[in-house]
Amino acid sequence: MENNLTVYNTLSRRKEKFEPMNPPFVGMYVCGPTVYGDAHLGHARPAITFDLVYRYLKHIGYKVRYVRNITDVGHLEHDADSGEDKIGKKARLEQLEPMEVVQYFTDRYHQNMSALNVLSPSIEPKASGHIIEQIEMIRKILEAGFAYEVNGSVYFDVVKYNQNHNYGILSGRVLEDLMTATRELEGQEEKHNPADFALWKKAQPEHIMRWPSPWSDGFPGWHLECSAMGTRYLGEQFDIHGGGMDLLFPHHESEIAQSVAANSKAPVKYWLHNNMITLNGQKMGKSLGNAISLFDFFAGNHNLLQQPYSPITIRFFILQAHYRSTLDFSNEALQAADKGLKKLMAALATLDKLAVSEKSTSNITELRKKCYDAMNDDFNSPIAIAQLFEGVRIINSVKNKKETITDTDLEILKKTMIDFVFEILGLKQEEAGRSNELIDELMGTILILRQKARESKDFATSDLIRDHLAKLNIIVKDTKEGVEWSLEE
RNA sequence: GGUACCGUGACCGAGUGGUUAGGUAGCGGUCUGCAAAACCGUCGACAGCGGUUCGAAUCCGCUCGGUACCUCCA
Repeated sequence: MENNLTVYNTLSRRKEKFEPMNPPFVGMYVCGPTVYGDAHLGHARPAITFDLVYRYLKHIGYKVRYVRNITDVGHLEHDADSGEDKIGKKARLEQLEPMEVVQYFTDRYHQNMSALNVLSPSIEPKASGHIIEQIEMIRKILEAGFAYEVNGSVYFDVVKYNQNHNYGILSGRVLEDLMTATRELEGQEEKHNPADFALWKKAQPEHIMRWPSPWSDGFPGWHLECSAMGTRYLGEQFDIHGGGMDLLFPHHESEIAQSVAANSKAPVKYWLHNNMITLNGQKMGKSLGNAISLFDFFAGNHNLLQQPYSPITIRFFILQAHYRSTLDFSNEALQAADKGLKKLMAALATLDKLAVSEKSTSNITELRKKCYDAMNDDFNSPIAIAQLFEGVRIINSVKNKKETITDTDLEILKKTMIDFVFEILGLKQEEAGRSNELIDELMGTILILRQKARESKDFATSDLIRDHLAKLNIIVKDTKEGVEWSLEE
């Protein structure tokens, strides 16, 4: 398949031409959420970034299998020094079954994703549903001699692996540095080396989430699920693996090591990493206490928020920055995004009302090409959006009779705007309120009365009507074509 | 300390060795009874210091400042 897409591959630290292994098929795996709490703004970034990638690959004709996992087993809490299972702990505190907690937050995550217009992945596997695959992978790694068992736990032998392979190929880490930098931690004594990591952990008696295995009743190690599920659904080698930059090391580095140890093959051709969202220059993270949940954003329910921000505004805000740059949150920035988005959507509504002429004053074909060029350059959505605003300018100018457009060009412009805004960027028109026939008729009546007042130069009355409607968030505009009204948020 | 990276105008945020980013805000104008919207014009930047070059915000070095990772959190 022909394409001009280039992607920045973390593995090579440069942009590379995108050439999938088995075109037109593309396999893509992205690290999904840990469902022990609500998603915050930081979680929205990878979801939206790889939604964009997914949408664009499909748009240019690829058949994409997109796998995004749900992590629901066996991971430790940041501030818990007891080595206690993250989901297990929450469950005990609230007297709930662990899977009840998982179900609750999975549903809420899906609600958030749906609101953000993030498409469902092709497959959304749960770690808890793939214990067998993970045990099998551990067995293969043990057989290959890259792991060892101690007291019912199994650890990956990083030092041995690094003798014939490169543990650090993705992150640039040097093993010798890791050995000296690693701190002493509880449970470390079982490992042969501080850089080793767990493939299987024997569960303590109080540990709720546990599964039988050849080594002990326990749970799989942190990095294993992604390797096992990626292999299961995409094969031993697939095209794209995505995730946040914070996962680069040790998570993704260890995923590579596990797959190479088990299958003797580098698992992924292109590693893509999105950058963080920052708040006052610092990463937004739950453990840092500066995370604002998506539900709070939508409701405006947080002391750092001056107002609610709609899901699509947040999506647009995120897409206005390139995915590999940090993006700094502020009310000012979000409000700017909100206004820009409204302007874009208003222009799209105008698109159907434009009159055509004999010739075009703008080069529409060139505009369309620039949009594709932007996306082909490592999914540069901010450039694509800048081009779409050029389209907005043209639309408004044609409406104001400052520019003209042929009907062929108008069709191209419509297609470009609709393809990019809705299909590729995944934006959508948000209904501020329910409109219906009764409201339309009532508004029609009111505006006739106002028009009468205006015609008789009774501006006090006409302004009174407009002001009162404004209090109901109904905005009245007198344009050359007549009066327009719209319901604002 | 190690690894990766960043520092752009009021704010957010692109970018290329020599030509407009874009959005929001401001200013001036057009339109309007007014307002809004829209359009036109405009202000305004490349952390600092050197170096390479005919020419650097874009390449190199140093300095200063910031971020992420280096935790059995995924």
